[in-house]
Amino acid sequence: MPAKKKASEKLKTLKPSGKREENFFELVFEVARQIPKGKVTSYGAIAAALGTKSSSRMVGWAMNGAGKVKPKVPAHRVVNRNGMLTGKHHFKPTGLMAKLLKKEGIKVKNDQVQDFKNVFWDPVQELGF
DNA sequence: CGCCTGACGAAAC
DNA sequence: GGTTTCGCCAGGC
Repeated sequence: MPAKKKASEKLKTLKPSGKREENFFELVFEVARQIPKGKVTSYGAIAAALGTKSSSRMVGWAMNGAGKVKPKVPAHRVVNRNGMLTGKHHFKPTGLMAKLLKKEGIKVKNDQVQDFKNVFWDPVQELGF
């Protein structure tokens, strides 16, 4: 309970900041870091949590900086609404994404998350939005 | 300053 | 139900 509350508070604090894109980026990273091990979420879900569900593309765009920021963002736990590992091509060794997910207990087959619904982690729900 | 692209998503066809 | 188009917005050229 404290963890999720802390996360939501942090996000709310970041939201009304003066900046925009930079803030948005941080929000995306922050939410992504809240993803528990063995779970995945979608770009659209994150976007919805930030109130910019229509700009789901921007979430993926923001993820462009994942791994370049500190601490690193588990971008491998973020997939599209279809449960497909659309961002795997952006990882250094292509396929690392699936490897990491499998390692965390997530079944991945043909660049697609199996039992996606079961491992899906909704930030809106978990963070109390 | 305008056009194209892009780690998405939902609607249209 | 698979494929295509549109919307969304930021960044690169």
